[in-house]
Amino acid sequence: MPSSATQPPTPIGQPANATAGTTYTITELAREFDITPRAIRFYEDQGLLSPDRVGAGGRQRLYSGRERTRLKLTLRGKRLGLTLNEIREILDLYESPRDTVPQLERFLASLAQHRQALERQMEDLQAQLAEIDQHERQCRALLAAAAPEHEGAAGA
Amino acid sequence: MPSSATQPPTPIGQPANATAGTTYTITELAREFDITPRAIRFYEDQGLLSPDRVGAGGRQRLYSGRERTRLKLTLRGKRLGLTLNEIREILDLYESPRDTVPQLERFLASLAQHRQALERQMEDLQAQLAEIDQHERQCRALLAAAAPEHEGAAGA
DNA sequence: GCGCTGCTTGACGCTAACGTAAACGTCAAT
DNA sequence: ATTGACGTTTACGTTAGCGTCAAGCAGCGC
Repeated sequence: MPSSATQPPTPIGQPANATAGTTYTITELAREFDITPRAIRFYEDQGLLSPDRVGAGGRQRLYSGRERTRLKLTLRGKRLGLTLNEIREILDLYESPRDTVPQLERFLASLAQHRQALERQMEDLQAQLAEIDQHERQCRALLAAAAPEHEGAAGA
Repeated sequence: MPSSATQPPTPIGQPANATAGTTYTITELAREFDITPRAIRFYEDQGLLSPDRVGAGGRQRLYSGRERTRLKLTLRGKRLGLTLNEIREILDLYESPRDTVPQLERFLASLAQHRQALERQMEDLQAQLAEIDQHERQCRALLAAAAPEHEGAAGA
């Protein structure tokens, strides 16, 4: 039975039933996202994940689709240069109670904060990309000027 | 004498002459970019900066406009989540010899590498921004539904 | 029962990126 | 000459984010 690399479906020992959606072991998630189980447990220590426990004495971790999503968001945050603390704040924010009006307003304020940070990063990104474009164009021009003898058209 | 916060012009002890362009002391740069002198010296240790030395025994650092630019690029790289090593590689790359054709080609290859990394980051950024938009819209909808009694129009 | 594999919890180690403190030089003003 | 303000080196301390053992439990096939 070939296991799908991107969507491991088998819960753990059961064939394909269970009550809820798909679940994952720690090594499955580790393989899927190309990180170590150690890293995943560390994220749990930092409050980024809270998997269910299963087996004798509830030793073994079992991750739901929701936990998988949190991990995915965590890794995306890391790629954006956020610290684990910042990521935890964002994750907590997204799951904070939003029942009352003041809660909603604070939520909006936090969202605006994050948006601002992201937009600043966007500017940095675009600036960096612009510089690369700049260098690349200049470089191609140099190449074209250095070796035009190989082509069949264009000259001095 | 009010010193300009964004463009400190006075070299150090001279009024406004010197042979080259504007120069900066370490504390001037530190204030301008809101970092500590310690950080700037650390970047130098890591090979990101190489300021001129001036004064008795050449003890004191003096930064040219070019060094200031390198520092600026360094900080931008940091905001993008790059390590100092990665930043140094990029800076070195931008000042590497590009005389021969193979050099130019390797340069182009490196540029393509960096561009790819940046474009991936761009995707992450846009995804994150999209999620914020999503949450914000939903949040505003909730607010509108929770307190329509304050408005003068619209109702069930 | 026995070893294999996979998962678990410590606990210590390690790199990156500075912070912080000590101890000294120096230039200008007093 | 002394006092600051600023700058310097050296060195140890700190935080984040895991890596790397070490030692043990739990099913599973034989």
